[in-house]
Amino acid sequence: MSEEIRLTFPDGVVRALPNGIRAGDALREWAPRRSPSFLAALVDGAPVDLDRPIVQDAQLAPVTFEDRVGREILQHSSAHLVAKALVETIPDARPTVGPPTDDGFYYDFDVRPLTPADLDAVRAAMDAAVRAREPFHRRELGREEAERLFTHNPYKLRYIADTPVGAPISVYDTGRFVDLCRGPHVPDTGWLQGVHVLGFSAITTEKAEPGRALQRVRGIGFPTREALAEYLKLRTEAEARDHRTLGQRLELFTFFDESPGFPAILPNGIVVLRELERFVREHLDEAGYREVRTPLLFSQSLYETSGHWDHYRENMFLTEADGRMFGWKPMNCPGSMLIFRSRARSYRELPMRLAEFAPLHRLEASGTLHGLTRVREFVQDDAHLFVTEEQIEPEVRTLLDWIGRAFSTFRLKWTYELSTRPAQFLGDPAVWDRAESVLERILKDSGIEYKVSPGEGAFYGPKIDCHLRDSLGRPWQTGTVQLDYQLPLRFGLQYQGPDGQLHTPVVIHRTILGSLERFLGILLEHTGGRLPPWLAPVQARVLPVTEAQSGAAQGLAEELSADHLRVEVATTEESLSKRVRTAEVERIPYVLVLGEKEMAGGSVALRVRGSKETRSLSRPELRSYLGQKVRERAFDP
RNA sequence: GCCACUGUAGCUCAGCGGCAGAGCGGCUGAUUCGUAAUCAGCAGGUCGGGGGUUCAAAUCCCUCCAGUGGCUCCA
Repeated sequence: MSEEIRLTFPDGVVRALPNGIRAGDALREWAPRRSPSFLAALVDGAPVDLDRPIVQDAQLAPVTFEDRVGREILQHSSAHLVAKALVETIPDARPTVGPPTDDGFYYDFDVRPLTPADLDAVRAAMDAAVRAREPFHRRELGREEAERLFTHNPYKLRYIADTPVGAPISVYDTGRFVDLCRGPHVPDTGWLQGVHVLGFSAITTEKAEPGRALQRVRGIGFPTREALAEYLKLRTEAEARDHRTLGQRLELFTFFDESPGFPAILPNGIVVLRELERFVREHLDEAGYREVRTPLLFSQSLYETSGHWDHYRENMFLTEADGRMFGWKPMNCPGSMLIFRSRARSYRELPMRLAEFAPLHRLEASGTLHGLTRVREFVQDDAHLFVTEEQIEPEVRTLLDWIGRAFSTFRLKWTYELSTRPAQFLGDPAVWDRAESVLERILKDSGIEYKVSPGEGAFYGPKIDCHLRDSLGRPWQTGTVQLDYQLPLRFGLQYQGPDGQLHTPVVIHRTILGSLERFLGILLEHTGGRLPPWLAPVQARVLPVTEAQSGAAQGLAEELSADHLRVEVATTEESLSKRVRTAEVERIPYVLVLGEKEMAGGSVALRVRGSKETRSLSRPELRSYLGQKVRERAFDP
């Protein structure tokens, strides 16, 4: 064994350093100033602890919180800290796993149900450990020794049993807490000042012993206390944008105890939904769609044909009548299939694009309901495109293009997901493979970035989904394009081709905004209730300064109403400031003030939402300004 | 559906075994006001529903309903 090893650093520098030098020491030699931010190291690309000795020539690189690996190490170390604190609080708790996630970490325990008091105790124990700066110390054990150490923890024993023979079995000591873990970790708990426990909940998992739920503690770690404070501030702000609060305050929608999961849309909310529908319908008219309306209830036999009876029944509202079972439609597709089949079809009719805005009913599990984003009754801007094989590609491209343009109108950021064949599916796997590859090729050709979600497809076909995030970063599916070779077969759909033969069409299921209710919820959180002027329930409010201008105010309101603007007058019982404030609180895009000055000059003082400034405009200028903003569907007022 | 928590006036919340409260909103009156809250008065509650414990329950217990955060599931 040689005395020195050659280490190559990311900038290409090669150094000869003592054999057995710790990774952290070597990195400090290389970059003394930056080294305090290094929380782990990469040796030949593999993450290791900073105190790991290096015993051969290697590529050595630092890991900081800026790196994905670094963030994961910090989250995972934070999970260890939670486990240590929880075991100190409840000694018979059995830790299972504590991985990093996309936005933080969790640790699952086999333990009695937790209480908020437990969480306080855990937080206190975590603080104490952070102050004590306890090192994370790695040990590698033999299999038997490891099994002895975790005799009382069947979960850890299972992980040990699952470790391949020959692979190292490592544990980490943090103070007196020992956890089975591959590592690596931050050097000590002093790095974990920015850890925050978010909450706990029971989870159902096959990992738990039968009939037993695990308790999951969730949290998030930041490199510093300041970064955590910043996150908590953003979170508080996000909570203020919660669409459920805004919906109530702006009188858009409400819920009744007597109908959980069924939104009641108030007059203001109807205005917004109608504008959204109009937005979509304009596209339908331009793009050659025909709108239809199919029944809300269908008999069991229809759902047997469509496959819903076998694959979706537990999510359906059922109703018995005339001694037959009927189901409230959870999707529009079966009705569209029946329309296509209702007479002989020619290839000349394809692509046949049928749109439908019908209320859909899905018996979602009670615990999953959430404001407007997860409901039991909703309307989609739905459509079914009956196409030939050759028409798939141009139609899907057009759809992706239009989804992008629609979301851009709202300045939303979205991601695409390709969802493939689920465990329960209809039809021939080979046909599925073909459909999946068609969608994938279109995504690739368009240069669209996307994620693959294996097994997340609909039971009748693969799909491309668009996901929007709410103010707390939770993703929600909205627009979707689904390729379906199954339902046309099951319904026996046929058209006569130019060759005189009968052919089976392919169906594309698609939505743009998805559920209009869900879309409204996300849009409210995205805008903080400051809807674009074209969507605002009240677009402008006219404020006469004194009684003397109330006639003129009425006149202005009428003039603007004639331009199809939604205008109100706020009478002078309240002070001007109060009325301005109220308009701002109600998120009204335009406030128009008429006082003596304006009367003398024939002008209007325009105050735009969110701005302290006012502008003096002539009436024609005002009308053209407001008209343009609304007509062009401008995002900002 | 599962686990935990929460439910008091239209809204936000205080009260947590001994007389049901505040602010905002609403109504009435006064004020006619120049860009984010004028002043005063009044009304408004089976303390989510039902059951129990207690001399006494908004308060403690049970149960049902609804909501919140996760889990599972999903547009």
